[in-house]
Amino acid sequence: MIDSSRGEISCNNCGLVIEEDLIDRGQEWRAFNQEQRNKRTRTGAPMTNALADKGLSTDIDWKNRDGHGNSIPERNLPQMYRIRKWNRKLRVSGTGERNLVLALSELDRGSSKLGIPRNIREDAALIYRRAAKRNIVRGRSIEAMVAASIYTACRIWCVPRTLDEVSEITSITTKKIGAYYRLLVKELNIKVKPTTPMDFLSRLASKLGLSGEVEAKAALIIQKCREKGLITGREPTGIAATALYVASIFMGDRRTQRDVAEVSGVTEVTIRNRYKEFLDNIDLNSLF
DNA sequence: AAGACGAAAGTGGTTGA
DNA sequence: TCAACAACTTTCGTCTT
Repeated sequence: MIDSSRGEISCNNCGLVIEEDLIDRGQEWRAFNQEQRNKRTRTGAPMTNALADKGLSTDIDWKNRDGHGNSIPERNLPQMYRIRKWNRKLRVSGTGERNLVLALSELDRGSSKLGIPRNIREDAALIYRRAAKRNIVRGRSIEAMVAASIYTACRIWCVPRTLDEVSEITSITTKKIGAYYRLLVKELNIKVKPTTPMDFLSRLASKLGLSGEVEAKAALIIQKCREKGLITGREPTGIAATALYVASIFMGDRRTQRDVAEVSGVTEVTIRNRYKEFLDNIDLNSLF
């Protein structure tokens, strides 16, 4: 049912379903990070690996000898020159490029843990790249900037993760992610719509194992809230959570306040307050 | 025993002078 | 820049199922 963003949301749900798998791969990926990183530099895997194994002297030395110490035939010398040139070039673009690769691997790891679909991941990477190009990253933590990029991309696609969620898997404070997010939006002229309760509904419903019918009823409740002006100033997650809570009761598949609070990242008290407001302003019975 | 309720005090972010 | 303010959280005692 939902709306035009339905495609993304269900995609998002897919992400949740395969999340476990993605997490595992993420970790394994990380374990082989060094190797992966080298492969990613696109210089041809065997060569870079060899260089990395040799340690820090990255230059190919000036003696025209091959790996066995034999001298290299005359006619291959021009080739050697080209190889040296590329090798040097690689080093020059080194730090910046290496940071980027590091950032992108972080981004991949974080996205996996959050179950973020590929298209949004791509966007996050793009945002980070643009930020890097604009010299916004310099002097700030790469990891934090990556976190902010992920958060921003999710916001753009209207499938937001909360600051808390992003913070949890990156161990960057919500404050910092928020600050960098604002910075990104400003510096890169990104336009984001404010989050709505509907943005969170689908994800919360699936986390709670609630049916599509319950979710649909919750959507109705949210709709009523909007009409009555109960949305503004409230935390969107709180509204979505309470709508699901109420719907779950009415549909006979009850969830406790605690459960709902747990997955939505708001407290039971807040859910109670929303609930009370609903009762005061909405004729809930007419919806069921 | 578990869930729901609500009071009271504290926190962080927004707003308006 | 600072104080007031609303929303939200934490904590805790009490009531309900």
